Amino acid sequence: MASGSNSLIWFRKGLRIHDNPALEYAAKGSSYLYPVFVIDPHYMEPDSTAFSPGSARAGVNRIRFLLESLADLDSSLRKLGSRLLVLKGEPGDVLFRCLKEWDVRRLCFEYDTEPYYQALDIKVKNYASAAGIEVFSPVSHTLFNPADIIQKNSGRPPLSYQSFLKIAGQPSWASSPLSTTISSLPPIGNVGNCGISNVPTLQELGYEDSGQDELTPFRGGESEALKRLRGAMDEKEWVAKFEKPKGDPSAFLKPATTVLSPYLKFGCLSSRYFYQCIQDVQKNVKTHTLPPVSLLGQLLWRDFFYTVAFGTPNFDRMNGNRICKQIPWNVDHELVAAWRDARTGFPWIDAIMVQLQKWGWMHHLARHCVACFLTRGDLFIHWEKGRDVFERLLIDSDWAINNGNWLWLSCSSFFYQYNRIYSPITFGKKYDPNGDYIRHFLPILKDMPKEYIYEPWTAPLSIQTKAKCIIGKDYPKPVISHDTASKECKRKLAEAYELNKKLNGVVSEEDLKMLRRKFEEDHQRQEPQTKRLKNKN
DNA sequence: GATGCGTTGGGTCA
DNA sequence: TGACCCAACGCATC
Repeated sequence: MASGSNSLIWFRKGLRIHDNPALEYAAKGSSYLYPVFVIDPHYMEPDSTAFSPGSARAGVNRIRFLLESLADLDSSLRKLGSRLLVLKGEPGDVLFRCLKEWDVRRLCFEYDTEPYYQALDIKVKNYASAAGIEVFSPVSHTLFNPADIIQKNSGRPPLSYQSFLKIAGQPSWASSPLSTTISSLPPIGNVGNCGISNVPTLQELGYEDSGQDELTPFRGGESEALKRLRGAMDEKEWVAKFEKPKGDPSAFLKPATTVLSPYLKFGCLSSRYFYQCIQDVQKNVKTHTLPPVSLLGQLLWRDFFYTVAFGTPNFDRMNGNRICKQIPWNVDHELVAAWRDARTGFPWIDAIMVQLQKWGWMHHLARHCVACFLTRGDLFIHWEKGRDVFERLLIDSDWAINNGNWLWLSCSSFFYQYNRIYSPITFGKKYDPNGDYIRHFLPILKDMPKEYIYEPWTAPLSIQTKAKCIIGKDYPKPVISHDTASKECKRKLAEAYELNKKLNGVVSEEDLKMLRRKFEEDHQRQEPQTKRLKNKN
């Protein structure tokens, strides 16, 4: 490209100045640089028909987090002599109009492996190629290029963490020097009539002021990400000794993890920079934990899921997904709604779901508990239903990681030990015997004695009255009995696995229907027995 | 076919 | 808190 022409940096993820290869390249030798973010109304504008405040696709917490990230990016760009140009509309159409109007000769954007961007980016690249526009689209969201790893493994993504590590080898890109620190940016040219606006506020997008009584405590943006990162890295012992499974899911005043996931999701934090910071800490301590449980191991998990997701057609579905066990999950909208709206009657489960709604974030093990409960542990509901709720409400919801974890927790892929079920009663109790977490997120139970707080339906009526919480009136009775439901789930999964084995994974809709019918008949037979037991109690 | 392994279960016992 | 058993899966490797 001739020096002195116009460049456009298209921000999607990668909402940062530091270690941003696309931005660095876009700035190099350009007379004018147009930093663009396109607001897709479908993603950002209020939808009153959704089950929670937010747009059709995202809860209000994540929309706010994104707006804060954009405002921070805009402020950083301004310090470098530029600004963020915000446009509205279908991203492809908006971009084509800008490229033409501004006579852009160089288009830069971070490579994205999600199906949505894969489809969009093909259109964009075709347009650019026809118009003679140079495109630079580096892989900088992850430590590895998923395509490289899949190629190294003869075209198929590795399906276990250990095999992923073996194939991936040393992350050479992640260890390479960061992008040059940018001290100034080329000016913005004449923007003409492209409908540029500032970063909108939530109110400007049409959201009510008092949509929720408690919004997420996590602020979006690169500045906040770097502050959080520094805070975490200052605690060298903590970083070195980090062991994911040992974290306390009930810790909410000071979460047991870094809470950097939402910043990685939007690219407010460079995964390469994070990786190098952890390595620096590890170099300077005597001993440290190792993947998969170490902090570095968590970043590699992220790459693992990105790689499998990229290399697996229909990764976000059961049907047509070759790595997903075909299971005849229950269809029960009432139960899904009870789970989603924190009305299962299990305080540990409901408190986690309230934290999800209010904060858009909860500890990894807490996510495990509610996902296991919804799917293979108790309710036997389709993992896609839970995935949808997480995808909407989490501020860190990430297509590859969210779907990967739901596949994992539902024993549909990666992990198959379906007899290992998280107890909705005893698991949380181990960490928080007093039930402070429950008391915080479910204040209706705040006066329930700790002996009953994980199973309030067992409290004598006198205790319930004293605690001002009558079970069945002020707080729901449990939707199922964990003992019987979890046993039934195990039986069902054993049968579903057998069917998958017998048919070599090629299970038709009809096969699933038949098995589902059998499950219903089995359940009918069990029911009278269960009722008798209940009457006895 | 046997064997070993897999990020993080529950329960009991010392 | 850790060691051990329970019950037991799929998958990779040999």
